[in-house]
Amino acid sequence: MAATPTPRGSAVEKRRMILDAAVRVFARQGFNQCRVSDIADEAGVAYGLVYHYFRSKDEVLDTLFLERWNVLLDVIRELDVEERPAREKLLAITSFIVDSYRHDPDLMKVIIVEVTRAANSFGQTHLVQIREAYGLIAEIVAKAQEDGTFKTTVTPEFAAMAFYGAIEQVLTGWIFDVLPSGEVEFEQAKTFVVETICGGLDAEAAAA
Amino acid sequence: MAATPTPRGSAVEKRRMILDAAVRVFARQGFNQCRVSDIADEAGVAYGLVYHYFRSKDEVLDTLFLERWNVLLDVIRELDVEERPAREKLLAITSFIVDSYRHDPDLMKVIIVEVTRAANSFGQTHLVQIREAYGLIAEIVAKAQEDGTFKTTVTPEFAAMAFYGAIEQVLTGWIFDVLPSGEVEFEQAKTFVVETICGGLDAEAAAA
DNA sequence: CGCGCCGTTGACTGGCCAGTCAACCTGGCG
DNA sequence: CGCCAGGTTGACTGGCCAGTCAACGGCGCG
Repeated sequence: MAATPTPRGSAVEKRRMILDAAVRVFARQGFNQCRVSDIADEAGVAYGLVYHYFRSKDEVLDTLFLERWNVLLDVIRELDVEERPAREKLLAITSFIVDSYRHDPDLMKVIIVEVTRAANSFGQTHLVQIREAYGLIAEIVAKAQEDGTFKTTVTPEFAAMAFYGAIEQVLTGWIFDVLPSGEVEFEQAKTFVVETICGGLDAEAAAA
Repeated sequence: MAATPTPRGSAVEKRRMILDAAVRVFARQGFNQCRVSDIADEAGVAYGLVYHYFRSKDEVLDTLFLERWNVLLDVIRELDVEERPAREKLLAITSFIVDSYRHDPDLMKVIIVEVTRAANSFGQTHLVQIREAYGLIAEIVAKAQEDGTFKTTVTPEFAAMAFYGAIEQVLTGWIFDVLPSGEVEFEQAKTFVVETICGGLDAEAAAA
């Protein structure tokens, strides 16, 4: 089965085909539950070819994660330098992540489920990159606290975690089909996350 | 190895010893990476005994998760009925989860890493219980919106996810050793989460 | 036209590990 | 004291699967 919509026969980028197939298989069955032959089958390629392009099953997931995460890091790094209100920056990050999910839900599912929380396997392997994202977000918050845009009741590191955690949990909601998903919801989620984290839930917000 | 501090020889609760050992092993090596014999060794018990008390390796994790999650659900259910400000209720939930982590970090690590985000295995199995927690939190928010304590800019379901996501991400920070942890930090985190989600990060919060 | 390079193939293997099971205690009871 | 029940033991097996490797083919080049 597995009706691959990829243009069969194009000898050009077998490696890409394997990566794309891996995303689908990992998302469908999970990294541990799937066999390497599943990936090969899904890609319409011989088993051995996977090992021609990748040293191991792990390396396939590593590649997928790093490809995407590095783009995310670039986006945040660029934002970090710009002179814009912190709220806008956080909205831009949220938008990027939500759009990543809209564009390729399977890939984001794999990253969140298999890497970001995998404290005993891939999460450890990629801790440096993951930590960098948190750090960059914390910097945005810290700057905003310095110039008085944000309150200083909470440490920047902590705020960064709350913010990122809120985003990931919303994606998780979509992944588990606990939250409704669709074009409208995606756009809504962007403002909702930022509104919740920056504006808070309280009706009358006054400094204590 | 594995200097078990459990009172050896007490034939009374071998089952409990196995569960406690499993928590340690799952936390240390991860569910997929560990062998059933690791659990037996850690418990100081024969391999076969694990299968005397549990039908499968999966059932061990299922038991651990349900034991803890049901306590959490009870706490939230009770809170749901009480007549207290929503902010206090959310603080109580946060406190309970943070204290759970303080009391048994390994167990919470296992729950978060192996169940709560495991979209292709245990997360699916326990989706009903997980979803119930989200639903109960959403109800708290909905009630607060009705009586005017909370703004209505965000749906209750969404607010619940943001709130829960923030908590889990903080625990994840401790688990990965990305955030400093200790008595002081635990207490701080409780108010920080609630302050962030309810009060927001913005310095001057005014209704739009 | 022939040769070799390299992308490609897929059968095979070595190791690992969940789960089984027959035998072995031990303590309580007749 | 002998016998049974049920907790306890750990060697064993059956299946699975990551990774290997020898062989294949087709394309370009001499």
